[in-house]
Amino acid sequence: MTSFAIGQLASAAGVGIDTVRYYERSGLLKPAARSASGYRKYGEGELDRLNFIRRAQHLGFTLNEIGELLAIGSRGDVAAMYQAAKLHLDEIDKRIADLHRVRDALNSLMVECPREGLDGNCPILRALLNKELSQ
Amino acid sequence: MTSFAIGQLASAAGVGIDTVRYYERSGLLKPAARSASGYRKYGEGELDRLNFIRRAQHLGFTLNEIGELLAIGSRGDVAAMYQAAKLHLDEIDKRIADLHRVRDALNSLMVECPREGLDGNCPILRALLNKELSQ
DNA sequence: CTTGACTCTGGACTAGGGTCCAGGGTGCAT
DNA sequence: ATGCACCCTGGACCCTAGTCCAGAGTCAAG
Repeated sequence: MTSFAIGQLASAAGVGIDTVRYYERSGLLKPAARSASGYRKYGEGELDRLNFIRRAQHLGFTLNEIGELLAIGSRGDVAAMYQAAKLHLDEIDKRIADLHRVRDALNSLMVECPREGLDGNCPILRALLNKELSQ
Repeated sequence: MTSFAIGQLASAAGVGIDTVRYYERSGLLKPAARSASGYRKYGEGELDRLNFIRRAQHLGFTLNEIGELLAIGSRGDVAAMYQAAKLHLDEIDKRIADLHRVRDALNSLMVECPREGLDGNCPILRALLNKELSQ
C-alpha cells in the first residue's frame, strides 16, 4: 500500500481535494498516475511536493513563484534558490515599508482626534474631506 | 458652468471614467443627475466625494470600508470615525506583524545559506523539502 | 454637414487561490 | 444487491477593484 487516493493525499497534507486537482491543473503537480478505473494514485513523492508547496506558501510565495522554486529545487541549485529568496525578501520588505507609511499616516491623524463630539475638528474627517461632504 | 461631464470629473480626481461609473454601480457615488440627452452631470460635491474616496484608499481602506466611512462622515460622527480608524489601524498592525514573522523566518534561512554549490546543505531547500524532491 | 471627441449601456474579462456543483462511475462492507 | 463513501469531469462561482469592449447616440468646431 504505497499509494494513496486523492482524498488521503489531501488530508495528509491538510488541503482540500479540489485544491490538489487545482494544483494539477495549474502545473504544480504533474498529472497523477491513474488506477484502472481512472482514480488518481499518489505516492510519498507527491506528498513531499505538496508539503513543499504549503511551506512555501507560509513564506509568502505565490503559486507562480512556487512553480519556479520547485524547478530550482529539483535541480538542487542553491545559488538560484538564494536569489529567489532574496528577491522575495525584498518584496516583503517593500510591502512592510508601504504598510508602515500608511500606518503612520493614519496614526498621526488619530492621536489628534478628539474622539468624540459631532463634527468638531476631527483631523481624520478633515483629512478625508476637502470642504464639505453634502449628500 | 458649475457642472462637469464624467470625463472632466474623472480627470479632476485623477481616476478613470470607468472607475467613476464603477463607483456609482457599487453605491459609493449616488446616481448622477442627467442631462436631457442622458449624460451624467456632476458638481463640486461629487468631486469632493471622489477625493474623499481616493484619500481613504491611500490610507488602505477598502471600497467597502470607504462606504461606511462616507456614511459616518456625512453624519459628522467623530466617535464612529475614530472607532473605524482604530479598527483599521489594528488590521494594518496585524498585517505588518504577519509580514515580519514571514520575513524573519525567510531571513534566518537565508543567512545560513552557502549561496552556491549544487544541493549542499542549503537551509532554504532543507526547510522546504522533507526528504527528497524526486520528480 | 462632417469629423472627431465624448458619452451611453450591458456585459465580459483580469489576477489569485481556490471552492462548489451536477451528473455520473467505483469500491467495499453488509 | 444495496447502501454509502469515495472518485471522475467540465464548468460555474467567489472576492476586489477596476478595465475594456461593441454598438449606438451626442456635442462642438470647421
